[in-house]
Amino acid sequence: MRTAPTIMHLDMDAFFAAAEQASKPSLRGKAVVVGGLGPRGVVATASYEARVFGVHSAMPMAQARRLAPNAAYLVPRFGLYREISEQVMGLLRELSPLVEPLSLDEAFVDLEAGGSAWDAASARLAGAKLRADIRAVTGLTGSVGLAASKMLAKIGSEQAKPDGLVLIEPGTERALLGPMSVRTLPGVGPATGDHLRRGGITTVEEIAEAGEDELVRLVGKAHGHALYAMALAQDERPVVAERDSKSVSVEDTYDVDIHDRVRVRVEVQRLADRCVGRLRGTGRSGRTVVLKVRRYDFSTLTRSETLRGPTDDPAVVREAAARLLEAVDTTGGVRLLGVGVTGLADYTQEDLFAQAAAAEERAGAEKDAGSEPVGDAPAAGPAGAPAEPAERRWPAGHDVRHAEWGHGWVQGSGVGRVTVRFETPYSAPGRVRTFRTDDPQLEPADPLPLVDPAAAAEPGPATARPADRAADQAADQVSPLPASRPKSRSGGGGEATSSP
DNA sequence: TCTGGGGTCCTCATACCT
DNA sequence: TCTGAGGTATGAGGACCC
Repeated sequence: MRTAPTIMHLDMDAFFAAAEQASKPSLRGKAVVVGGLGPRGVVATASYEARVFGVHSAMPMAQARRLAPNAAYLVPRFGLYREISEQVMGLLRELSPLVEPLSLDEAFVDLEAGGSAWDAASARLAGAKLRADIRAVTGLTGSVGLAASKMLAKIGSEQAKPDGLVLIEPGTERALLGPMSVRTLPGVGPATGDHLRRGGITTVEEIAEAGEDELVRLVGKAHGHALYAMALAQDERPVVAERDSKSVSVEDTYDVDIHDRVRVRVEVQRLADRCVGRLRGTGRSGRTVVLKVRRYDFSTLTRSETLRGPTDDPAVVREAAARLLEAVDTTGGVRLLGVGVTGLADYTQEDLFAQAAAAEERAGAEKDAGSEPVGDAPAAGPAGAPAEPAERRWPAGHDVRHAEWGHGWVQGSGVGRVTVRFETPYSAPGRVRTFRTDDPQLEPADPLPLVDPAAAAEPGPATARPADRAADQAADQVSPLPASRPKSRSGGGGEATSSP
């Protein structure tokens, strides 16, 4: 275990919602909920203003709407989030080559390995500067945890939220963890939490007191050992850059359960194609094809088949998925279908024997099955499908450009109308106008950068790096506590050191 | 109230081989 | 030849994470 708090965990605050607020001036300070807007959607992120109403991630969207009927409801724009994420990861890589992204909005950084920190003071300085840089470059806020291990750095950033920094001094870990709920520890979810509670264990301290054997008895071998070590604040996991993914999958939940077996087959073929598209995008191939079916009653089953060798051939994956589907009873209806590939390899070695066998099977299948079209269905949907509804063509929150009114975003659409608010990240809150969904002057547009490039380049030479200005601010902020706290939420803001 | 999408890891059962 | 032990691959399911 290292002795200095030089592992950093960065967590962007309410990332998707904050990005939308930065991009849409009229939503700043308002309740914003990002997630699936269909009848079976769930909340991906809620802004802090929406959380006041009890809205939180993974909540069914219908419930969120009841709790916060006046919030803005938007579909996620992963393209925008990815761009912002890359900017943030770029800033992290300036601190160290050892950056381990966990998702678009979270990462670990080994500051010591990058030479950017070696003790508590330098780590705190690096954290403060990073937070200032993130704000300057993206206009968003992130929370930073600093500790001697990954687990504690993550707990630190959680405590720091929103918009803060917490450094956990080595030596204080066990006293800090002791009274916390077992649910604080990574890997303890509802099920494990329940197991532990039934064993009379609700706090981290009680895990440590129970002993390793008792834990293994309660939650199994691997989990028990890991949990016991974490309760003692022992976590030697290194920060690992560049993890290879181990599987690729796509899945769709349907607004209405599918009962028609033919339609189920068509959907599985489509998912297989999409899956292979993604697989090829990563330049890899896979050996095991997995079919996932969630039935009308939410029971989920998976079926898998391992091929002779890795493939990225859409026909091979389609056929494997179709074979797997034949073994699944879908009477009663399915609400979700998914196709995935695991056992990924970097090479696309198509086993000649397997290929020949597949071709043979294909020939046989075509003779038997007759008319079923295997070719690509038109992207717009199956033949005879109704025209796309307006909500799909003009998704809530997406950017648009109007020939006359300029840049804006879709506030809502339906019954042949689309409502647009005309504003940009750098403008004042804008006006709202409504158009026909087929208005030729209206077209989809790319998101604009959240920080005005013109304004950012303004002072000094064109190459002036926001980081430099941020560094000055950071130096002011480092100690003692910052003079002012942005945002309204109390608790957790600013910078702090845990001291039991 | 009614539960997304994309992943990782672990456990258990079974089959097969030595 | 039969039986059992142990290793490895495979398949299914569940818990967890963001």
